[in-house]
Amino acid sequence: MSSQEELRKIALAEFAASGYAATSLQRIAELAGLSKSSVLYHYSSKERLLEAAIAPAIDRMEAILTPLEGVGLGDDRAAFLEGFVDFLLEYRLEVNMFINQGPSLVDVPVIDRANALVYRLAEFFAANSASIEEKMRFGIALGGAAYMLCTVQTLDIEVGPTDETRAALISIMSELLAPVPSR
Amino acid sequence: MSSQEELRKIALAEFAASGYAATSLQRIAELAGLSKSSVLYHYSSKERLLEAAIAPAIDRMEAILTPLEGVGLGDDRAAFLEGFVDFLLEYRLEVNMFINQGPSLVDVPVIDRANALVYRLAEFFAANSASIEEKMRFGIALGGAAYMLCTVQTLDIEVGPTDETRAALISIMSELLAPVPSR
DNA sequence: ACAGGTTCTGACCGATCGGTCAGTTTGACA
DNA sequence: TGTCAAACTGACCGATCGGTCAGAACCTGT
Repeated sequence: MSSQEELRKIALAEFAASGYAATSLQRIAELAGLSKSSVLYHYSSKERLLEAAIAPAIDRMEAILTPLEGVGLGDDRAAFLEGFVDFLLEYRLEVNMFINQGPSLVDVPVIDRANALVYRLAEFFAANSASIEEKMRFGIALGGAAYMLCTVQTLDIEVGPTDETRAALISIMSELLAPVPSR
Repeated sequence: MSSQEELRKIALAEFAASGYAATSLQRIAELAGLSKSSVLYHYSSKERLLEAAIAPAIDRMEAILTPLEGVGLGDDRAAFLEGFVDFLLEYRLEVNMFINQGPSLVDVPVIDRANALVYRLAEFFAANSASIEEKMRFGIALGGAAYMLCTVQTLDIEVGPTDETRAALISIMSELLAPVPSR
């Protein structure tokens, strides 16, 4: 693995676990077995490293959300749900990062992109919700799923195999998001 | 309001909004209209300030959880749910803090207490769950509710009156946690 | 007016932060 | 073997961090 890619992974893991502000370039360098100068050789600043760490996840989320904004959610929410859960499972660390630290890292361009995306997501669901309660269902389903995956990881609570987790998540979330007019 | 109490509130708000590591004593002093030295006069260290900021919330959560651990959750989950939701609504900022930054602030005694509490909460629910899916329901319900309240606040998404929020939360969460053996 | 405790402050400390730069090491190719 | 670019490093910089300390300002009771 190239030093670039290794640094990216190490930085992502540390940023997610300890926070961006609390993670020093020195620490990242030590974990990579390099000097701080070498880190800054591959990424010209700490901000660039953060950008490299989470940009792929943002791109992916944008690719999921953008086409939906044109046509709305419709009644077929299962497809969206599966895509969203897979996104969560694949990009846990990145999601963990900008869920927990996004609000505190404003003015970092890549974080602003992520925050804008979360905001668009919230608005999209608001537009597809008939009531405040339904809006809250969206929030609990998406936020709860994201949060739980992150917590399970940081507290390393034991958990079943991934596909079982995935199936349970989809089942619970589809129950929460079912487009039932009267309940 | 005494300087002590004012500093506590300012620190809590800043810690929750920007993160503990990213919030300097200088910043807190400016917001309070005092010098950094004065802050350190009232709280002998930054850690003590953090402690003062979140300890009340931890005590309250402990008071909710401890008596339950002896007798289990039982079938009357409504009472617990109301208590929990009220706790969330009253201590949003504190919950926001140790949800987002708890894992990254280990070795700070008061944070360790909070993390231990979250862990006890997770274990308590695990003990009251028959299946992995039910365990996940707990996680999504509690994590989702907590996360949503925090996000609504940090992104300041508009939201209805508090009691409506409270009622909707309790309704959705009780649906998720309903002790239904077969579904 | 005086005394004494509380509150507050500026100057200062060592440590660490992100970042710069000149120069060394390394590896592939001619 | 000599060459050259890529990879890497240590020394250093200004800024900021949390924290210390001696003393000024303020308040209250006498």
